[in-house]
Amino acid sequence: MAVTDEAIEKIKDMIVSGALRPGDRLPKESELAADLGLSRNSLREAVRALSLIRILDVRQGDGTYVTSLDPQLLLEALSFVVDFHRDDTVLEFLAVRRILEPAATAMAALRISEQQLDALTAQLDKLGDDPSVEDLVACDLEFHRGIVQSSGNSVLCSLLDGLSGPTTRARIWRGLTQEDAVGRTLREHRAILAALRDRDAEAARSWATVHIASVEQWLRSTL
Amino acid sequence: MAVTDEAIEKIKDMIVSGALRPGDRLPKESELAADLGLSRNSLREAVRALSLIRILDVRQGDGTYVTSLDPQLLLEALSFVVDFHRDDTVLEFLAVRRILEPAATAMAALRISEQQLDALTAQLDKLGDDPSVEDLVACDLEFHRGIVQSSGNSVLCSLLDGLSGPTTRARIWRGLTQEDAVGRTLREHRAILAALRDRDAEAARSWATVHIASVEQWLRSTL
DNA sequence: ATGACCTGATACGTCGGAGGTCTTGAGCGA
DNA sequence: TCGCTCAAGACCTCCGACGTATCAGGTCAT
Repeated sequence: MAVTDEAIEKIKDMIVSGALRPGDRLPKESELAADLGLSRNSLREAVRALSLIRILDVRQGDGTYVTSLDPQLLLEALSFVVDFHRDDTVLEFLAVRRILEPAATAMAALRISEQQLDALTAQLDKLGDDPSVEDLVACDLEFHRGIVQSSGNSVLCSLLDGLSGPTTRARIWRGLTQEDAVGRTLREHRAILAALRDRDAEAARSWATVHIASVEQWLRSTL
Repeated sequence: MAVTDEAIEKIKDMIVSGALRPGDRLPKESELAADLGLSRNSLREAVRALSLIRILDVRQGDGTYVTSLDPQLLLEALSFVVDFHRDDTVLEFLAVRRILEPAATAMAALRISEQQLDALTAQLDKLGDDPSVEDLVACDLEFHRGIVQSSGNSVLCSLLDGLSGPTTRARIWRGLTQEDAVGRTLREHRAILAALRDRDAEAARSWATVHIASVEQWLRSTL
């Protein structure tokens, strides 16, 4: 195994074992390199790799720190990975979302706050009659994220965020706007919201399922 | 933005845009560094980072290649990330698994092959009366993976694989063996298998839910 | 006394070059 | 034809130097 890979493992072990805790500062590059028995260059490769997936936070002129290691932060790297997938696997991602999102929406029905409901309503109202693709993507993202956040499970939230991140959604919406599906999709958003307001978990789950299934169906017919 | 980060973005763009396809070979380090306008050292940091998350495959003496970009491969990096999470977030991961796994098991009920069923049965039979923790973990992993693979969705499979990877499972089993939960858990495995053999998707879903809920319940009581 | 500003120490960022090691494939001999 | 040798090519590791950003402490004007 290459020295850099060893370094990655050792740093990982230091964190997993608790020797390094979230927020802790690592020894400076030259010292850490000496401790781990490799050159500064090779160590930097290890640090850079861990920083890409948000394990470490490198601040020039200051030092290198362990991040908070929050699920939200770490799963952020997921969207980076998802961006690499080609269209032919979008359906598989959507199928997973179809499993997770209804469950999350049902959970949210029991926990979502009144003010969050009002915020979602206001957000839907804000969208004009002829919104741009960018607006639709942003609105869609915000809407679902707002609901999933109210599920109370940050792992679930981050996962859904990563699975159907901006890129994937943009691809889908770009196609949707070419059809007449925009209106229906927005109406489904309102139906989900109404179910949440009624605290009707099963209705919320079903609407969420319908919502994603309709996108899935459309997508399947065009690929 | 640092030159290394720029390089990461540029390489990512080359792949996403299709200029580099899965399996393609990158220009050699010195050339690519010259093309992107940075030093070889800095480029290596970018390549190393992308190789940690399985976007690139670096082979010493040969060259650097774009991986297959299979969901399975890319989501493998997920387990690396999950390893960093502390015990207090295990419950959230388990909650997500509780959503995904029953759905996957239900899907598998409709698609799993006879020989796969036989293989799972044989595997359960192989486990003796007093298995070690390592055997239990390996068996548990194999059992659930075998089922989820039969769901036919590789993203779902990889995701579950990553979410409840070896580390998480080991932590749980190490605790479980201290109680009398081993026998019950193995019986639940057999019940899931029986439902699959009956092609009874709903029964399979329910048994899977019960199975994970019982682990969840136990875990909640001990944390 | 308080605030802004300057400055030195510190730590990460980038670079170029020098050897080392591994893989591959062409070339050679049995 | 098969197996071996070996040289070219590509990645691996390291070193030393310099650039750049941050922070802490001191200085000076208010």
